[in-house]
Amino acid sequence: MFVLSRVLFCGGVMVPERTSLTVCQFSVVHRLTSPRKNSPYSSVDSERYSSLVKSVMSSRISSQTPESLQAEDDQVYGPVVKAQMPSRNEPRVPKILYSLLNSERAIETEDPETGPPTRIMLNRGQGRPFVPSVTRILQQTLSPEQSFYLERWKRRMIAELGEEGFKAYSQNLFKQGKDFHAALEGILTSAETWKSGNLLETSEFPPEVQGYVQSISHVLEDVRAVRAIESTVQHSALNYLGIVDCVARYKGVLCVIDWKTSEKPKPFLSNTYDNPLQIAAYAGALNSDDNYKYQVENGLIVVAYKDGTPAHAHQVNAELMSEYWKTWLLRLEDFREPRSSASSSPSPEK
DNA sequence: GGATCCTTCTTCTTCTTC
Repeated sequence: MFVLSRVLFCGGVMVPERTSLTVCQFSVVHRLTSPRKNSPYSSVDSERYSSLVKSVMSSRISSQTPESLQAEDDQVYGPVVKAQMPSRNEPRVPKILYSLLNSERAIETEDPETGPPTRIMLNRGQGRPFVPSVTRILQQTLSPEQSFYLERWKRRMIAELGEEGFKAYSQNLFKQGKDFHAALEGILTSAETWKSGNLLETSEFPPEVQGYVQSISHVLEDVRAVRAIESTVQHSALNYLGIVDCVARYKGVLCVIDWKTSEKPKPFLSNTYDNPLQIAAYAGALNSDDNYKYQVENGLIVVAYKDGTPAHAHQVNAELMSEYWKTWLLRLEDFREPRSSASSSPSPEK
């Protein structure tokens, strides 16, 4: 590559390295795919130039040495500044690797005949010890990068909409999410309305959620055996709680399901930020909670769109779930013992 | 009745060219 750049330069053509690489690759491919007879050298009078070729090829000492090339580089580009390599720390491991699964519970392959979905209301009565929630823990343990981008986004939005405008915008986003969840509760509770054969009649829903319901209709076709809806789960040992959106079978697999609304498309799981951690946290809590007799090791994040565009359904299989569970345990550790690194977050632009 | 809780969302470089 290095030499090629020079050759191109010496030929009087300044070509950026990346471009010259492409040229190089192209020429190699071209040479390999083209018949030899088309070689531009085939018409060269080799007899005439044989002495020149011999003299070049027989030269024992190249005019260019690594040292001369280095000196030339230093003159043209300046001294090499080596980038600071990121420190290769060992990946963090939770201090206590608490299990996601409950060894006393079997993984069900078939569903027992059950009544309506479980729905355990949150009960934070007076005198009960405070138990932090999944949302609170995730919010308070955001990485410096996450905090930075969120804060920057907020500043930009306020600059555009004003304080009051931004407040109204945020409230509207929350309202859409809440309305969508309310509609889903109705759909999932009255199972007959969406079981196979019965198409969802979106016009039955309030206009503001019709698009979202349309968006998830293809996902609902694969949802069966709803076991829990908007139900509180609390981890018996790790002492945190949350409210799980839904537990049901998706394509035959028992899952913790999280329904989301989004303005932006989220075609990849990585677009959902901490959502996978959220469902891992719920799954672990449910698996240890005595109010539930089964356990879940898979998850599903469904991102619905207001304009009715088909929702993205991101499956989190058991293997992925156990990875997210470990990360969740780290966030839980950070929540209980905040680390000083969080204070080193860069400040957003003004 | 009022206060609080959980959840509802929000982030990922940026520009040019075709």
